[in-house]
Amino acid sequence: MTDDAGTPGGEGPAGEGPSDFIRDIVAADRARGAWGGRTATRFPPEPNGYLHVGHVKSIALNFGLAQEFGGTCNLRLDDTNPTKESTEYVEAIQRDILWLGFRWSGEVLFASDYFEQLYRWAERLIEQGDAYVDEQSADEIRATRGTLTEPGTTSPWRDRPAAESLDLFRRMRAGEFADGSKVLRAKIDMASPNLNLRDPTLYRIRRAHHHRTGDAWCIYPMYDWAHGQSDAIEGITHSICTLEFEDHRPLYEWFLARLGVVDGPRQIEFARLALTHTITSKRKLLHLVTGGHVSGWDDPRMPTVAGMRRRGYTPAALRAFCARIGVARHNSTIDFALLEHALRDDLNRTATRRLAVLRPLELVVENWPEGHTEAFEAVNNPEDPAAGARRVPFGRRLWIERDDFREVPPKGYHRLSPGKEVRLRYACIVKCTGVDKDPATGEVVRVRCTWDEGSRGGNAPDGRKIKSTIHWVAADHAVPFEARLYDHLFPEDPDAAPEGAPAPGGEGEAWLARLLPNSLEVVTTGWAEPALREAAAGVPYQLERVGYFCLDPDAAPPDRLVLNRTIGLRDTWAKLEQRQQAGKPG
RNA sequence: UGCCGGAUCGUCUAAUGGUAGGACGGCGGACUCUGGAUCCGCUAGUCUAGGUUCGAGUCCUAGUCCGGCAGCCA
Repeated sequence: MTDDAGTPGGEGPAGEGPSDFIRDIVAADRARGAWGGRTATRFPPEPNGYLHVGHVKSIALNFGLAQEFGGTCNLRLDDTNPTKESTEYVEAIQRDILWLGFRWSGEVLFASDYFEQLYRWAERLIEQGDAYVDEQSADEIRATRGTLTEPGTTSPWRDRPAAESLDLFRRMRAGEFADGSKVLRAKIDMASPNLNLRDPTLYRIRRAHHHRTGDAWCIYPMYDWAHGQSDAIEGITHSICTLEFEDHRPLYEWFLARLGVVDGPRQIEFARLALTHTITSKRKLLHLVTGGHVSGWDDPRMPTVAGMRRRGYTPAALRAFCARIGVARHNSTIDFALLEHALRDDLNRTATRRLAVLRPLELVVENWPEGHTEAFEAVNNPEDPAAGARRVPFGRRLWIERDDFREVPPKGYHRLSPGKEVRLRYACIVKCTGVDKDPATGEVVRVRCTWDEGSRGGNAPDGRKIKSTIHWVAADHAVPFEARLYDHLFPEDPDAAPEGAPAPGGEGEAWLARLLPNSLEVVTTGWAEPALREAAAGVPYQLERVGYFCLDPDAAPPDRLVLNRTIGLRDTWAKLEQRQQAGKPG
């Protein structure tokens, strides 16, 4: 199921592939001989949700760097807040990274592995006079932090003797104090223009069961304290994170300096991924899940790795996408079309072709003998001769796509209509001889045609050009299936208030109101060729002229076939027709 | 009125003082047993104003605009 961890998209240091400012930095560091020529990165997710497409960018960067430079990349779960984290997430994260085709160096690591070391270092900070136990409440600490333009004020406990702080800190660990009653703070500068340096909190008391350490601890380190030191413990050279941590870098470096870490890691920030038509906020994604707006973290409409996997996205497409978007230091929003391009590009090369009809219309071949079945050869993938061919049964009664017949064809319509010829893919050329209508509604219920007996296999005996080739399924051999068609969960910019609806004051979860109503359409009328009965999980299919599909886990072959539409084919005609209609006065 | 960071075709991204290039999108065409794929072409950009320089997207100065920061979240 998982494919090779081969080199994704870019070449990096070799030179010919895409590069970016981070690869440049790493290359320069290596050229300088820094860190003894080592390159060590890490991917440090917090296990408080599933990985999404934004993480994929970070994964591709960190693991990619290690691959390209012959370095290492650790997987470290940043599990310092037990109230939000769980083993379910820990496991999902590993599964997703492996599926993407990356392998971490050594064992899976956890920030919680370092709790004891972190604690000892904190005691050292206290002894050095670089940290103190503060007994102010959270509210008081907030109130005395100052504002963006005004300095904060110092805590009354700031200058207590180190021995007293040390004693208190040990008793904090021992569980002598109530949650929230005390914290350990770094003693830096309450007047710093960088708020992160205004005596940041290092430890808080939280009696919460940790998914790994259980009840061993009642104090937990904060991100700033845990992260850099974890990097240092692991010998990370380049600690890559997103732009919002830029202001934390001075703090990151301050801790390292106070602990006397030489040759410590270097923090480098890059712009997180933003995509049109979607959200990449774990908080919001969690809200979609818990609020029942989607079926779960792996809902195929979700931008999560699990969702994309279920939807039929491929690891190769995701990696190619990451190589394409680059890495930079300024915020940007990638057009979703770029992801779709990468997806189609991969799927076109790899997907197994099949014939299936979503919305059937009966087609009767009047000069085909009743009860006679013949099989035509159809190639499995025109992009890949090695994929071979199969035989598809053909009969007098067929299903064709409703869209492929028009009683009154619009301008430029090349498909079937009365008196017109069309090729049935891989089978033969047919000419429409008439239609049967429901006398009550006037609706076309059946299309009649005759086939050109010289066109067996689909080739015109006289070499005449046939404008259109359509797909079909023999009714007597058709396999029913359910198709789930997905569309964007959100409009282009989920955070933009729609025209004429300005958000007054605080708008709470306004983005939720922007959830699109028709992101899921279930079509239960599908008929597929028999070969689809053997559809396998994790294999991409192209239903010719319809789109790319994959088997959904809800399917229970051979009795119940459920196909997810990964993405449609480019549809030039639909675009043309839309434009024609829009152009008409009305 | 604080600090940090950023600004190149519609979007993303190169050009590291020397011809502003690529990708996606859009538009047009060729080809085609998928109106798919493929191929070809077109479209379109250096935030502004000064300065340095033979030469500036790149360096300097001053602006403008955008993003981040006031969790005992990460």
